[in-house]
Amino acid sequence: MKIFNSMTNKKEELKPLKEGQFHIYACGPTVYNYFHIGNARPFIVFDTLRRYLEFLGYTVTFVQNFTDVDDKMINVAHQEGITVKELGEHYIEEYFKDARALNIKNASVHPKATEHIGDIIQLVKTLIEKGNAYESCGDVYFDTQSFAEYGKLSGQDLSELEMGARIDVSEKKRNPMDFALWKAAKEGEISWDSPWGAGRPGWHIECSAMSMKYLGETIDIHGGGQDLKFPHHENEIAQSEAATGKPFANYWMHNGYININNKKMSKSEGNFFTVRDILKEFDGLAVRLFMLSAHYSNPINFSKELLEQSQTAFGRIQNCRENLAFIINNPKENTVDVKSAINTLNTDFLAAMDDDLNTADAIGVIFEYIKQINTIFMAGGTGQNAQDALAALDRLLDVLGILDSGEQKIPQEVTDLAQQRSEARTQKNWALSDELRDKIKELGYEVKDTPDGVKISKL
RNA sequence: GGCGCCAUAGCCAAGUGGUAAGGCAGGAGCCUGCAAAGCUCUUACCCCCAGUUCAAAUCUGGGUGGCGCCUCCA
Repeated sequence: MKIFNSMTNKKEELKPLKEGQFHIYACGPTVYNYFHIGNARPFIVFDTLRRYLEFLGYTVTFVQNFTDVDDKMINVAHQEGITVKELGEHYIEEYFKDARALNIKNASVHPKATEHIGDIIQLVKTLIEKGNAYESCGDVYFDTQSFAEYGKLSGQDLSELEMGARIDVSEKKRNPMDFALWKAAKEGEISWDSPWGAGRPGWHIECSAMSMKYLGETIDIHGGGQDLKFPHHENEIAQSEAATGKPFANYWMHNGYININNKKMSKSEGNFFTVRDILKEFDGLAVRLFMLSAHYSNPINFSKELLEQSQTAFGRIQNCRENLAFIINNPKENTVDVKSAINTLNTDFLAAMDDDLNTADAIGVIFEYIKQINTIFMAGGTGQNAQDALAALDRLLDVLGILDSGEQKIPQEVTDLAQQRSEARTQKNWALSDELRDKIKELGYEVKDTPDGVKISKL
């Protein structure tokens, strides 16, 4: 498999550090709010990467953190009159609800910053000892001048950065680009004891500490949104590599933004839709399909119209699966050949995914397969091979995380009405048939007639 | 000022040297009591200009337009 490595800016063959396994770290959410559709993109992208690598037979250890202490957390907790801990616990719970709806698997570990203060302090101490960090008025800063490779990920040059940028100039820092590893507590703020007095971690150090703790000093893949490239990931590299003298991550992956009217969706701009709200109108799996319908590195322009298109497209997949399921339950004796269609599906799907996780292409492959299968089974015969055809489809849908595994329970009331309708139809009482169909529709279900019988499905 | 990304049909979106996948929407047809589902056909001067090449959406140079990072941000 090839992956575009943002460190080298090249597509590279993805090779694990240890045979047969991958260690992946992805930056998770700061839990002071529901996450929005833009935040959801990396969750879905890296979940899909993880699923695909597992599908290929690798053991994947996937870590995604929760940032549960920082300025925003403190501010929001203060506004709402609750503790930072309470705020964090609440939105972590809400994160899992939305993630489940988007069919995002739980990471192997979801470490919280507040539960790793000891590891963080240890790392900061090491950096001070090695001369890469210094204490100043209870704060500890990373000395960017001490790390010669600073800027290697983002292609930034320290001297150029200082020119036009609005940098936080503080007398506490030796250099404007130095960033905080540890912040002294202000009055009334949540804090932990440290060798430098009461305080809390800066906003970059937690990822370094937790990545190293759970995945080792050098990991395979580190991922996140493009906006984290600088300074967050750059700082992670500086901290980690200065401390260990080893490469922090072999591959860096950055996903593109979700835009609204071609502007980046962000909380500070206020132009965002929370996943929570979107899910009121759309199927979570359709939202996921929408996300995966473009290459992960490209921006996606978000709108409800586009989401509706995905919802319809998703329905097309579901129809095909329902049709196959129907054939399986109502088999006929003749068999049809689905082998070549399945082979093409598998080969092309793998080729697409192997090429830098090209899910858009992979989805195209799936739709081509659906068309073939529809032709084989609907226009012509029907046979036992429907089982194979469905299994092949479902297997790949599951890799993309868009397999609807939920059992649809159809209420007795609906099946009764459907039964009555069938009787009406055999008596050619079309008026009654239509009337019953409408009644069923009111209950949120739909009846479809096929050459082989009646199918009921949820609207 | 520095660093970087994007431009393919009405709307999305693959395609990185060999003559334009796929989805949505629209049109025509087949099937059907009508529908639904499905199938077939149909909709592209690949932003512009120059260059390289037998061959360019794809490579090079130059434009134009849009966006992002450099400050919390996925």
